[in-house]
Amino acid sequence: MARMSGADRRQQIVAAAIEVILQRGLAQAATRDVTRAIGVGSGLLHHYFPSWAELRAEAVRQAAWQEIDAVKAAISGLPARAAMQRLADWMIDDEDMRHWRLWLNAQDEAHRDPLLAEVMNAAMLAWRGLIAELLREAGEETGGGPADADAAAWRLAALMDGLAGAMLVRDSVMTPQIARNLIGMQLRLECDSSA
Amino acid sequence: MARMSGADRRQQIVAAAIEVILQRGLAQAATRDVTRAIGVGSGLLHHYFPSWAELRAEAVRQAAWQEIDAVKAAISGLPARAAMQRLADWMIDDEDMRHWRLWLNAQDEAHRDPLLAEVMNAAMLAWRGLIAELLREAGEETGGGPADADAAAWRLAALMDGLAGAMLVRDSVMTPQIARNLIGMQLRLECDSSA
DNA sequence: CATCAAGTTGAGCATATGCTCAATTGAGCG
DNA sequence: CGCTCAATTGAGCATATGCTCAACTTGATG
Repeated sequence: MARMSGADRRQQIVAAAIEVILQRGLAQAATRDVTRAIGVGSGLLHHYFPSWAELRAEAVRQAAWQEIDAVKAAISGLPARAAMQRLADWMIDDEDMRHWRLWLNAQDEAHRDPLLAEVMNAAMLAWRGLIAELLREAGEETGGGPADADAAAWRLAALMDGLAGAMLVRDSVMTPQIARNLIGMQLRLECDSSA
Repeated sequence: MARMSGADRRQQIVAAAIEVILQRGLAQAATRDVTRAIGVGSGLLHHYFPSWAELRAEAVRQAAWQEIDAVKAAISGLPARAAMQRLADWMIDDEDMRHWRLWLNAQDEAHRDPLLAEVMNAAMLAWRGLIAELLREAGEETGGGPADADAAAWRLAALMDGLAGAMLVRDSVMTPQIARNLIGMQLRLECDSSA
């Protein structure tokens, strides 16, 4: 393979690892899949990442934060209530459930891999923080809003995780449309609840 | 190893497989772990189960239905509202999150393994059915109750899955106590919502 | 051009996995 | 006692995995 600067190569490896992990799952993805995908020798991968566990954690970290940043960009400027609906729609627009597959796979694996746990705890915190902030803003806009925005954010985040998990099972009866409706109803339940 | 009747041996293998899967995860558990655990030759396992995929699916099936049956037994006789709270408490009483670990691991793996998908779709259907039935009964008791019991059951089941997933991540800030409170609040949201 | 450090290679080791198959064991039965 | 057949064995094959290491290539630098 052509020569590259260290930083570029490193980034290319991470990007390839994300694709491989999406296709084979965290537990089955292998270093050879990554090196074959970009046509480099096996030694090169270990030159940039001392172990597969570290590359894997870095891949999940980048994928998770890319998604969080993308959602932030998508809702930027919108009024809070509309932003919240847009955020909820994100999981439906996601082609082939790419992001959710990686997210839930990593969450599951994070109880066997300390590196992944660190990554996921940070990402989950940011994700819930984003939701909680939107709920608070929505409350100020309309006067109402959930009594406890943090608790509501926990419920909404967990609900989305759970629905996405159900959607990912092969031949599941859960569809994006149903999930969308269920989340919308949850939003109404949370926001119309009396303090 | 001592001789056994076919049925007993088969059951012993499944039970051992469940333990192995709990310890290593579905993706990492291996036939050798099972045969070593009960001290038999590798050929014996394949005498009862043509492939690891089938043993694995059978193990998950038994574990899932054992849990559903156990919950049913635990809430049997209770008034619906109390039964619902008892069901929600189940996830906290579960030592070391044994059941949730297997449940979520299987759900995650079920999008790569058709056999597991079949098993999980059936188990998830029964689980939601149980919750929906309780919600309907609770509605009749108190007069109120959720407008759409099936939708409420979906939300409660997904919420519990999501919270359990968060709880399973190492060093997670989600604790059984918090989860218990969040589910309790969700129950109130669902049941006090005006039709 | 020569030098040198960074990028890159890939055969190879140790280990692990699902599964096969010919052979062995043993309980029940006439 | 011998016979039969289900239960059981375990060495072994083909394949896969993370990682090492000595050697090689190449671009920049003086």
